[in-house]
Amino acid sequence: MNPVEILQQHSIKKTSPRVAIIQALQKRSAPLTESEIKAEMGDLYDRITFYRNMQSMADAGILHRIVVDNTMVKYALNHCNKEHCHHTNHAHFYCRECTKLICLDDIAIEAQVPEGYIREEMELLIRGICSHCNTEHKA
Amino acid sequence: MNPVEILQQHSIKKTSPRVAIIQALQKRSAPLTESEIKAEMGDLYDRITFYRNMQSMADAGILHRIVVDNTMVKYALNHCNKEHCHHTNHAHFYCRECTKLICLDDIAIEAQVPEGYIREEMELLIRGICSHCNTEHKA
DNA sequence: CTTTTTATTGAAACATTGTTTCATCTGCAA
DNA sequence: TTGCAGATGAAACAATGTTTCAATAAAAAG
Repeated sequence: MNPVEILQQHSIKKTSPRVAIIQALQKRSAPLTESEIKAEMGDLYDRITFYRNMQSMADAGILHRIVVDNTMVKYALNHCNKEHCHHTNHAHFYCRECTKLICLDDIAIEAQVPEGYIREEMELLIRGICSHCNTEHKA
Repeated sequence: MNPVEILQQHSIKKTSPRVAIIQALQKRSAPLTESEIKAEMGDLYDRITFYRNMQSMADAGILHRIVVDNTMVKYALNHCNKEHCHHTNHAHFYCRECTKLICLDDIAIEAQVPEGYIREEMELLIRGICSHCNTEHKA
């Protein structure tokens, strides 16, 4: 879907910085860090506007933050193709070799919370080596 | 176990900032943020030394970082009572009401990684309302 | 198509978080 | 008690995130 449609569908204003952010994420088709998005955006990047838009677009359900560790945040577009637009259970795989992050959309997370606790959201981060880096090193 | 013993057991030097950090975490018996630890430490707190010690003590397996979101990191002592000293599968519950973080040590995380991927570590963060805040609001 | 409303932008200044270098000091072992 | 590796704390830097505010652009209303 094109960036303008996405913004309209979520009822937030279509502005050039927002369009550029969505385009960057679509172009690379993977979760990106701020500096990677910045590189794609060129002139259209402004730090303050960036932070604000990541907040507002996350609130709107267009994208989500993935906190890899205390020094790395990645941003990923939500897949709103079907009806389950913003699912609150995220699973991600982080490859410590190539530092790529992969969304594991179709994974089932099983976890019981203790008695009396209300579970609202779950985030699972799996670290390791991706299949690409795995076969690379064997060769 | 007392702080000095913990440091010796992990073969890193016993210094006053380290002892104070461990004491703070033991006193409150819950994962704490930097500012909470700072408050407990008083004079013994120095920002640079703090970051370095959190790194070295995490490396040593004494404690671990829990990244709640892109703006909140908590630190928790590892439970080294038994033989499973540093387990690489962590599950935590974050209460958005009281902002307390609870380590769910005895939870089983079920998650399959795709073909060819090597899983090394897993971190599960569950957000919601803890039993305490849940019953509070009912009253 | 113009006006009005409302949200967004980008600048400035600030606050927090994290790292690097380096001289000094302290724990610990020889 | 002496020597050395490792730790400390100061200074300076770098990155990340927030707030205020005037100017501006987008969508809605006339």
